[in-house]
Amino acid sequence: MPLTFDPIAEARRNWRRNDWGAVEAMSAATSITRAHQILLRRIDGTLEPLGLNFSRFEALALLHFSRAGSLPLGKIGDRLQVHPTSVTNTIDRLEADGLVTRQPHPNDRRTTLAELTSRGRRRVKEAARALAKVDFGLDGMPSRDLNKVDEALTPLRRSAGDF
Amino acid sequence: MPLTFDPIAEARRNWRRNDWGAVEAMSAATSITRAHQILLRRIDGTLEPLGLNFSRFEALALLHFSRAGSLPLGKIGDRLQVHPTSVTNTIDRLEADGLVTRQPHPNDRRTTLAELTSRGRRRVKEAARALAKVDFGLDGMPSRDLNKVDEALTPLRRSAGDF
DNA sequence: CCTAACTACTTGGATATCCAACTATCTGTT
DNA sequence: AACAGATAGTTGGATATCCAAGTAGTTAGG
Repeated sequence: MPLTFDPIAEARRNWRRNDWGAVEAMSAATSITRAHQILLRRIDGTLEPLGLNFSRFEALALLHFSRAGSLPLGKIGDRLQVHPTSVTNTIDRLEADGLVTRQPHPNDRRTTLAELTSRGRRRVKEAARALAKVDFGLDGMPSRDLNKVDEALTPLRRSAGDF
Repeated sequence: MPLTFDPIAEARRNWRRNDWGAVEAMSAATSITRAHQILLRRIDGTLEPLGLNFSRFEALALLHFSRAGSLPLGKIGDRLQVHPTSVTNTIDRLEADGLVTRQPHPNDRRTTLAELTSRGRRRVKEAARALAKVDFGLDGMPSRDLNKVDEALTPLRRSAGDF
């Protein structure tokens, strides 16, 4: 049931009235949270017929872009900024679906490589096409706004030590 | 291990090189995803000493702002845009901690009200203070950028039927 | 009125994430 | 050479979310 008012504008009023402070930050954080929720739902919905979700797609894309078509699991975690256990889980699932295989690292026996299969390579291209088709759930947003979001969020990512 | 390059800028280059299209949208969607991840981690970290997470805090704040200090569970779900089962879970947890109680609705016996306890009311104020103190994980971001994010994301929320 | 359709919430099952702890392996210092 | 400490990945346990299905209660059409 759609609301008849903007819930974030309403929250802003409430925070102001109660003198809870940091109204702008509250508002921005809530917007980002909600935007993420919307996007993830749309993106996962788009990928679902392909047996993927956003995490698995990101991992496949990373492998596709890598020179050898394979990467150590740890490197994947670093790039996607997720916990090692999440990488294990993601790769487990991709491997079960025959989209990647686990391979031993030639020099370091601690390390496991995830390697794209040809099936995985085909799948990731299909998925990218599907996502581009729906503009990553952002269809309808003018590209000027897209750039605004990007620019505004870059300092946040930098402050989190992303790069 | 922090990266020595901006992973999103890198992704943009890769998408362009592979002609995967929708580069701006991919970039914005990835930025939002990553920003959400950073914020949620900071916010939950801030709330953790108070026995809360962001979802539970949002529910408490909603109750605090309501006239009667109580709301039907369904209404909470509508406002926070989460599945009914998530509301059940959230309220279960808040109730176990003595911050809300479940009350029967006076007119409709299907409906359950979540009602803030005095303990809950104290707790939500502490939590709001703690979050304001760290600027909702956005400290360091100029308020001009905060507003840019807000503005740019409003059309997305509207397109999702939020209001 | 009575029944079919709808609404509110909960339960059980699946998935994704994180943390703590563990195994195996490697590296650097002495 | 040996050992302490770091690193790579996995397992088990906790939590949060969603979906499908179930129960209880309400509403509207015939």
